[in-house]
Amino acid sequence: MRLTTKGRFAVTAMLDLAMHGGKGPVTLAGISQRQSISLSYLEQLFGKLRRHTLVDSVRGPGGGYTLARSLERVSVADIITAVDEPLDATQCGGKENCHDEQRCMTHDLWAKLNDKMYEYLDSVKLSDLVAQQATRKNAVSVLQDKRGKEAAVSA
Amino acid sequence: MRLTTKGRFAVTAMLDLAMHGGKGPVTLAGISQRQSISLSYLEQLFGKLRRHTLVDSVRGPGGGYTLARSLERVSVADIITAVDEPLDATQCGGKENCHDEQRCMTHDLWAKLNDKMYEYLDSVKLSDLVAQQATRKNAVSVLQDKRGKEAAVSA
DNA sequence: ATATACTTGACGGAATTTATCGGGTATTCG
DNA sequence: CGAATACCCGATAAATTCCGTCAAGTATAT
Repeated sequence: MRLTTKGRFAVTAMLDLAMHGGKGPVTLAGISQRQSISLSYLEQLFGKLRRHTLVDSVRGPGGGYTLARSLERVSVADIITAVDEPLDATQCGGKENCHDEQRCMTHDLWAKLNDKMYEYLDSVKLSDLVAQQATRKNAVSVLQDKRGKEAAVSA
Repeated sequence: MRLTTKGRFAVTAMLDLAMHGGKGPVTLAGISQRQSISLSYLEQLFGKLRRHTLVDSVRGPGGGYTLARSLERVSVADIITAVDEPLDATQCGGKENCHDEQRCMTHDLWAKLNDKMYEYLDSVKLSDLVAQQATRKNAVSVLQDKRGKEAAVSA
């Protein structure tokens, strides 16, 4: 799990798609104008999103992209992992070329931290983000409630 | 808050420093050998860590680096923010050049996600990581307990 | 007191990632 | 049928990350 601007752009674009996708396909040109992300970069990102079956594409005039699943079934973690690809994270990932003395010291560490990151980002769905955008005033409450829910489950 | 290999290297190095720092300063050459991180890169990282008052440097023979605070007062978030520097994250950060229609749509979103990331990473201290390394067998339990504690607080 | 061994600190280049530009292909409407 | 629209996919440019090299500083031993 890696957090970069690439993943952020992807989530922003998907949120825009979710908010404007009520009336047929949404063009990347529209997302580009609204979110000020270059069209070429959007094409690259949506290519990966499509291959990971997060969106469907419709070619030709009047075409564009649509969400492949319902809002509740797409999490932030899904989007980020789709565009950011692997990242071994532990530097010895599958290679097992760790040192003798304290082999894989960082392995357990990052594995656990990654799990925590993923767990949280996976608990936030596109539907949550849309709801958060709908009511701009108390946008905080949504995620706060989300945390409370997660905490209750883990307890 | 950005998660890259840079921050991971820094945390790994700080953990090594914490585990070997009982008997005076620790040399970067030692950390480099143990963790297989290039000495040059470590020098760059520890320059930032020193400027953020996370470590103290001792020059001359027998010199090296020591922790500037106690183990409980250094969190993973401290380390990552020290080496990763700014990152506006919201693309309109302080510039306020957002678009008219949905200005700063991503602002609230990433601000909240960042807060959550930071909150968790700040709850994990170096002392926790050292304890986790001490008992390799059930290393999972440490962070699991940590989560339970955090959940109890937030409830 | 001075030379020396050992350290941190700063500058510059290779490799990876991020972001962009161009041509190409499929689909729909006139 | 043909032309416009919009997705698709290669290669290219910019930025960041990562690492090697050199200069500056300090304590110890002579």
